[in-house]
Amino acid sequence: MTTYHHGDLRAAVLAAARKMVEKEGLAGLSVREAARRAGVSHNAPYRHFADREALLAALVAEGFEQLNAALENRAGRELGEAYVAFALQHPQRFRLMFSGPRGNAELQARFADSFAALGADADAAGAAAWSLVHGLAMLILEGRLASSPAFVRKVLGAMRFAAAPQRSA
Amino acid sequence: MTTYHHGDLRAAVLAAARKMVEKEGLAGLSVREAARRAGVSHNAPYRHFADREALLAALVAEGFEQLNAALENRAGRELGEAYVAFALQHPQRFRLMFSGPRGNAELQARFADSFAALGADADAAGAAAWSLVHGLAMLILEGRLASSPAFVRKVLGAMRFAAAPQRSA
DNA sequence: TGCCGCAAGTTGACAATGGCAACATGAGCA
DNA sequence: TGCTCATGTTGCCATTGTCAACTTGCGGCA
Repeated sequence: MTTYHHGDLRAAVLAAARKMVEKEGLAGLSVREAARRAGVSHNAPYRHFADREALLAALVAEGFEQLNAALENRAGRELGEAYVAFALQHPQRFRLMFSGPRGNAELQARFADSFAALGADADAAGAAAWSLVHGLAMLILEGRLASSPAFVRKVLGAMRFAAAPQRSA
Repeated sequence: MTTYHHGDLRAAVLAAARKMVEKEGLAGLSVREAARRAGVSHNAPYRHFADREALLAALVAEGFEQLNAALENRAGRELGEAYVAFALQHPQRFRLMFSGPRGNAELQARFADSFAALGADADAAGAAAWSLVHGLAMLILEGRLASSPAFVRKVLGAMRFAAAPQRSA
């Protein structure tokens, strides 16, 4: 299912695409260019990805896996800092994750995974925490706020939960 | 300086572009299509905008003006809610503003304008407040959090400043 | 008043892209 | 040994951004 003529084209194309996106962002990804870099003809990728969107979606999925891993076994302040740190380490990827192809089932699932950690969704406190770190990350990436770890710590420390922060587990 | 052959092409193209972006987002904007809708030849817009990016940038500038207006004379909780409300009312535009052409001088200026209101920049508390509302807006637009005004209020109410919130003016 | 320059628009061309359709190839099973 | 179907390939098309060269007509100047 993986290795036929090429060896593992799907992975090769994905890798090429990853590089392109990491360097130039969403707009920098061209299916044809990815094919070129993988050493195949311009249409070969379409055997593995329905269209450009699908390729993007795969990249996004990858990203959420990584983010998920980066957040594992962290909680409280540490969790928030790890979240921001991830964004700063993979700016384009992070950006893509939150502005790429919307409404993807698999993607939604991974989303949930990654953020259950923050107590997300219906829980207002969790949502607030998530919003805080997410907004901070975005604004830093946008160049609107400083990116020094010290500043990040200070900002995250400037807020606290209003009521009792409900940590279930 | 404005009205020559067409009447006011710049405005017409801008209007067309605005509509396209509002309906389909960043990717939905095509210079040629905008020209078509303005009833001119495909290259006419280039007399008014250096390239696609420049057109986008103009749209972004517009957006910040509007956002600025929407935030005027508001403070505290009300400010935050207005910020989120703006994002929900102009989803694509808001998105564009924070992921469009980066590193634009004029744009930076308007940025500053819009968020001085939130006490922004070096001030950690202001940055935190901004991060909170911005993150919330983004996550709602992304479909990750509920969009009901009640929920928004609850989330914003779930956080408070850790130390004395320094409101200068 | 009549002419002319320069901004505003137009036409035509090019390379690149996403995507479709028809064809080629070779790995693995019967 | 030979067939089949996934994997790749070749050609093709419409669309797009953008450049270059040409046209048009408003407004100032002689």
